[in-house]
Amino acid sequence: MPERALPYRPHNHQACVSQALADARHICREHNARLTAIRERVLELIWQSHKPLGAYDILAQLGTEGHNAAPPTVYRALDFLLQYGLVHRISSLNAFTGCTHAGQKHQGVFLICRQCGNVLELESEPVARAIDTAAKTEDFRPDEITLEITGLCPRCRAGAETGTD
Amino acid sequence: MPERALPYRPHNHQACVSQALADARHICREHNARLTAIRERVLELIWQSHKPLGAYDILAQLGTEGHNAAPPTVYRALDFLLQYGLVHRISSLNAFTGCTHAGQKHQGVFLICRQCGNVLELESEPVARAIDTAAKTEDFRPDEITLEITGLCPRCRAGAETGTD
DNA sequence: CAACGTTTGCAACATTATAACAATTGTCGC
DNA sequence: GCGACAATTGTTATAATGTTGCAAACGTTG
Repeated sequence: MPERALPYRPHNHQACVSQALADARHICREHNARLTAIRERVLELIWQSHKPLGAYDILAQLGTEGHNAAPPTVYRALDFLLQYGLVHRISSLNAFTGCTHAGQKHQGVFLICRQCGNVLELESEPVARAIDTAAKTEDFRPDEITLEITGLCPRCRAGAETGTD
Repeated sequence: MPERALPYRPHNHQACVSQALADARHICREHNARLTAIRERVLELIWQSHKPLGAYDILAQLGTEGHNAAPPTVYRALDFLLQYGLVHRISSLNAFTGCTHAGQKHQGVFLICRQCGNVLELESEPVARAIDTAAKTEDFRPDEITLEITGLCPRCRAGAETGTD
């Protein structure tokens, strides 16, 4: 049985969230950035969800908590979180997900399950190197890399194969 | 001096477009798919532009030609073209660009210049392999891969360095 | 506390994409 | 050609996502 990275299931997720928030507070303190209440709450909501969250999902969630925010509030919080590498934007989903390597210089690869919607962020030196080489070949200087892989995660694949989804 | 792939500049672009259209007609015939007037025109517009074109850009263009189309018309044409691999969608730009490897099985890597907006599509076996390996490590079965690299193209970099944009 | 920069609230708007249904067009057998 | 059927396009409305601009609140600093 795999000792592989499996955010795919049973763990004390609240602990993950707490850790992420603690890390975020630390990172912000280091940068003299203010992790205000809204910003922290948005980050928490994103982390609590196992799937990437759309800006309007976040908005709705805040709504149910009595905080009647408007779109710019959420987008601004997201911009802030993106800026400090605390969340990632998944272009192909127009959604946001917690960064599992906050603070570390890294180039994320996202495995997005089209069935369960879960996203696994991983780091891959070989992929990063291959991309870098390819870009160099064209004398192109990379800035931001979006690498999103849609497919079936192990769990869903197992379900699909046996037909017992 | 580079014999590198340089759609970056001076070539008879109309010839590219014609070739792309001819290829498209061929591919559609092979698949018994109808490359109707609108579909062909949309494809042509996309190819004529050196930069990825948004759906509403296309719409506007059609408008100036007297063809007063509504969004669904364009989106449907785009869906068709995507389906047969004649165009690509660039998620990070919400825009579409002609596929330079139509008909060939390939996994595109897009180099997007943030200055001039040009996009170069390239194929890279090493990158494809590295991604495949990374996915396998997580027992993930890839389906669709989005790899978009934003940065500075050689020409713009040269301009930026000398300040003579 | 006054002055300043940052953050948030708020209203309007812009952009991108889809749904639902009617009208038209193309194809195929007759 | 004609009727029937499928595929395509037209049309209207609406959904989903993201931004602008300005005013109010907050926080810090002298």
